[in-house]
Amino acid sequence: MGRPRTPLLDRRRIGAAALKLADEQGALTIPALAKALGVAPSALYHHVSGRAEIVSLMREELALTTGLDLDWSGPWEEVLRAWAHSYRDAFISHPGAVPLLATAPLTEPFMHAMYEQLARVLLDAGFADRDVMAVITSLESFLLGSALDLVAPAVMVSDVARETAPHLSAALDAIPADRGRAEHGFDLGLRALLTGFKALRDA
Amino acid sequence: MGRPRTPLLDRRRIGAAALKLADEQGALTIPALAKALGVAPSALYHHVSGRAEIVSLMREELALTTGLDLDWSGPWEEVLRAWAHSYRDAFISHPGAVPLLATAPLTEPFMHAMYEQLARVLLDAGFADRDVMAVITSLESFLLGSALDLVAPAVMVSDVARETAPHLSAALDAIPADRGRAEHGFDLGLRALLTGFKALRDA
DNA sequence: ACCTGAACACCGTTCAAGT
DNA sequence: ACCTGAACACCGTTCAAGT
Repeated sequence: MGRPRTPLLDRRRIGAAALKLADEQGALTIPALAKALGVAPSALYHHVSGRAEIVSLMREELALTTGLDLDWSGPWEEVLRAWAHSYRDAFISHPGAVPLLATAPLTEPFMHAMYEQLARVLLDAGFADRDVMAVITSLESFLLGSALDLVAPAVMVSDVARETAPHLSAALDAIPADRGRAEHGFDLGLRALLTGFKALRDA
Repeated sequence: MGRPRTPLLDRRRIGAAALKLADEQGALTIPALAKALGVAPSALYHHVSGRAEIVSLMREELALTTGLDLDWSGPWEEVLRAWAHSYRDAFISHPGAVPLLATAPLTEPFMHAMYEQLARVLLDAGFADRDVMAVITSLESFLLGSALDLVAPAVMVSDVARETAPHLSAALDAIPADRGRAEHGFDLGLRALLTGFKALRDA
């Protein structure tokens, strides 16, 4: 067929299609992605260097389509809380893609703008220079881990031997179904982190 | 050759070899694992159902060989801190295997004994029934995310445009090399979480 | 420059055959 | 029961050939 008049592919469309595919299928393969784009697998290599770069484009697409309406003014606790929730909502919107997205580094350049905002807010709030990255990193670690926890199968009471694990059984009985299980854990953890950050700053 | 007098493989050896291989190579393939065990790839399927179960065995091996000397008596903060550090040390000992281990669920049955101890300690410390799993889960999320962060390439100052990201640059300049970067983030985050948990319990 | 189709090395898994 | 060797479907990537 040869070269089309107008290009069939571009990096943006590849990233978006890959994100959608991984989310729906829980896996990403080049042949499946090519098929979804209506193109031969080899065509992709004119736009990306390989599979790893496609995953990077997925993360970029996620960053481009979420957290756009964040308000960076306001008290630092509110900013961090809003950021955390938007970060988490982004993962929730693409549960099937979480293992793929969370494993690879989140250090792409397009994240820099976001880090800059966070750093500014924390410095303005009186956090020590040497603690700012640690605060951001540890919060992000919590967010990443929470995203993975979100898609992991829950520990079920039925799996636990009640005689050998009475305390664990009691703790599991105390949380409703598993609706909101991850939700409650996330909210509690986030609140704890923010409380701890504040105590750290005031120390 | 047929069946050997004494079995060449068992699940324990498979898990140990897989962990070692993934750690050293940063990847796990069945042919490579079989070669390391001195066996044909198909031999593995007499002991495990497939690749996923091998990963589960890797996690079991990690759990069996670390955190054995944990002291579950003492104040709850100390217990949680010790658990967190042993959890993290386990990942640090096998950096190449982290992406493989952290992605899959950590809900295997052999984890139940550990959860039981944590639940007991937290209940004894006065945490509400309905908060115990949330505390454990959110701490574990932080640990998982920290492990991933540990093996992710660090954000470097040189990658950041100093004019467009002055606050981020300042924050990055304030942390030494990257020796102890992750270390400081981990310690700070853990301290913040424990402080927050305490405030939550007393509220 | 951008796509197709053929080709390659490789991977996970199955299964008949051997002891 | 436990291993080997051949076989299968599939995946990521390369590259010559076409426009």
